[in-house]
Amino acid sequence: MELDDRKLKILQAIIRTYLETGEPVGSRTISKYSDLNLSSATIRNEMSDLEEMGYILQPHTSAGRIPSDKGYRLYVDTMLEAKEGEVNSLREELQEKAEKIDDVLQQVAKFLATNTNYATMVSGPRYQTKRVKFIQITSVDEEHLLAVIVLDNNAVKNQMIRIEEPIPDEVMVKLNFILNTTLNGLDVLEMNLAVIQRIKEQMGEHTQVIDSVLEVIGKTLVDQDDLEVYTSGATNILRYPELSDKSKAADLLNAFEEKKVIHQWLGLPEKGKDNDTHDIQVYIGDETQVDSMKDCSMVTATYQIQEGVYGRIGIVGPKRMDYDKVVGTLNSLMGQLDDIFKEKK
Amino acid sequence: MELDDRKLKILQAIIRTYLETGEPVGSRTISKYSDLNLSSATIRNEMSDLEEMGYILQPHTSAGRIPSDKGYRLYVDTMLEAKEGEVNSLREELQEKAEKIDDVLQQVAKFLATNTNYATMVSGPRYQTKRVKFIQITSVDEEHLLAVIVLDNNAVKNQMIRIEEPIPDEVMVKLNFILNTTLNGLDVLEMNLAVIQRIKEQMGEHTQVIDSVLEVIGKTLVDQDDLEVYTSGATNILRYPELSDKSKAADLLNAFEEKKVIHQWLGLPEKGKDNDTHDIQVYIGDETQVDSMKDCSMVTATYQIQEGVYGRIGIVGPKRMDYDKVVGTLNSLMGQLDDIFKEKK
DNA sequence: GTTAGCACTCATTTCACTAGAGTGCTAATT
DNA sequence: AATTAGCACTCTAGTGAAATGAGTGCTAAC
Repeated sequence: MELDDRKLKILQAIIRTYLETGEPVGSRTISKYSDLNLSSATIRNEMSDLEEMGYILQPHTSAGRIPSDKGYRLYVDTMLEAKEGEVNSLREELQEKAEKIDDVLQQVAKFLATNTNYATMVSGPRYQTKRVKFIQITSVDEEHLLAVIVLDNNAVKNQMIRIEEPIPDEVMVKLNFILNTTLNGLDVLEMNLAVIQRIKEQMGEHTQVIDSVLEVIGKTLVDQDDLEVYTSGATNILRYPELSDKSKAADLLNAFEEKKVIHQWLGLPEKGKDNDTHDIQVYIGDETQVDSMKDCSMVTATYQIQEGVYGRIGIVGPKRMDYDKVVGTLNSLMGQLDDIFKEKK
Repeated sequence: MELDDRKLKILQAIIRTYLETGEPVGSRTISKYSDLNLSSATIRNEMSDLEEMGYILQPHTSAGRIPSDKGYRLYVDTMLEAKEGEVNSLREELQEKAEKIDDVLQQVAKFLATNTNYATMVSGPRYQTKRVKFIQITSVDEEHLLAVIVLDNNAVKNQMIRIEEPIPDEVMVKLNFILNTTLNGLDVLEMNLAVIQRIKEQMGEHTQVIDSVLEVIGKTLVDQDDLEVYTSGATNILRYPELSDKSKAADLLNAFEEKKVIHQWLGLPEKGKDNDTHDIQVYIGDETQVDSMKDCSMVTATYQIQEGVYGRIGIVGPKRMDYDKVVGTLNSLMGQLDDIFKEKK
């Protein structure tokens, strides 16, 4: 059987109505509230066909129809067009508070959550390169050194180091010099035993401090992977009866508390994507590959902070989420984000 | 009417039974499952008295009794004794990961949530003194300076400063010297115009950089107030039918997403408290002063990281929360925390 | 090809009814 | 005087039958 134009229109109407009401849609409703001018009987016939083709389902014999995953998929694939607008308000808000990327991302999560009424998560940027750009060790007081490490993405990490006895100034100067000349531009993998040995040889004494410092550096670089996640509006899940069933909702909400889980959900951005497309993906039901989301849909997008530095945004809602609006909002937002990050750079 | 020993025992029995079951408790239940050896009729009479005195309520005419806020209050006040134990497992876990106070607090929240099955929140430490201990400005590359500020509680803040043109090394040295000698030991209030003027005079040129630097310092010191909050187990709220009513639960859960709200809930620790008592407080229903918590109870405690640096822990659950266990766990935990922070120091 | 009409299905609502838990009161018992 | 047994009464939760109504599928007419 072929999916002709009329069937497509009916399917659209069914899905749109269902998105609004969340109730199974009957033939009469479509007959009345669409501009197709067909009787309910005709609609019924077509619906019957659509069901046979797998685009819609009947929850039970004498109920209306609801879209199947396949139906949603078709809807998303064919009927989506990016829309601009509505996001401008965010822009100004963002720029005021946009001092730290952390804040921006948290704001983005919140903005999306309040605007879409779905649950939102944003994964912090993953820096694909993590090389040391600058190291400075300073003595703060008799017992503490402060190690400040700037990475080549301008992220700054710092860590206190406790020492047994004060280190003379001239040793500090020497230490800093050696560290910077030796480690500059290296990533964690390149800091092997040979490099460490070379540093120790140059320092002569005070090798104990070197050990501490290197340990801190190592931790700092690896720690980078311990990515942040920003979420907002998790409780929006409770808005949708089909998800707010106790055990399901608890599962989902729990997962929202676990950064690891969210990272797993969001996955990694695909590299090598075109810069302009924000790689917006829609996962419906089982497509999410996450069991507790089998009654949900998730829309994800990839944002880019600078060349090679990506993060992801995810919006989770019921299957009947307003894909059109979500994708539109995301698309528009991504444009704004690009601008903001460009300016910051 | 007087609350004699028998009435007290019956009240205890009612509350304990209600804590277990969450259902109204009838006279027969108490008669059977308490060692008072009284018939249900006698219990009924006593219950009637207890109700008159305001310690228990009847949800409707022919239902059993449930404790009133006043009843809970009495229970909490009279029947509570600190218990040790059960918390030892946390200790080891904590010490492994206890590199940063952030992590410790997040762990604490999680530990409490999983162990009590209630929602938990921990407010980050409030440093009552925020004086500059050490400042260092370094040039990272042609366009960026890095300001690192160490406060007298050893918290480290850093901020990139964008500059138009490179600053010569000797100027940097001078700048650092001036900043450290002038600002050391000052708090944000003491950095008034006179101080700023003095710095500028000493620097002579490059006053523009000074402005940026001071702005950063100001922000950093004030920013301190923007306290962190760690939460865990918010979804435990859904476990308790009396709270999991849609709109109530949504209210509560939403609040858990807002750091500000949580701070308000937790309030500030009372200063000048004895070090040993952890100032454990129990708020029942309206006592929380928070509307969305009127069906909840909250137990709070104050922890101390070092002299003058306090934070708070709160546990939110249904009114029929197991006060005994919660307070016991908290008490024990606080002891452990004290030890850990002492060691770190 | 489209539509009207009708019998049929099934979830949901409504209502009356019952069982059971619990109370309050009174009178009997200790 | 305190305790208990007994009983009438109240109220909720649960059950099942009947009514409701949205919706379908099929057939025959247009």
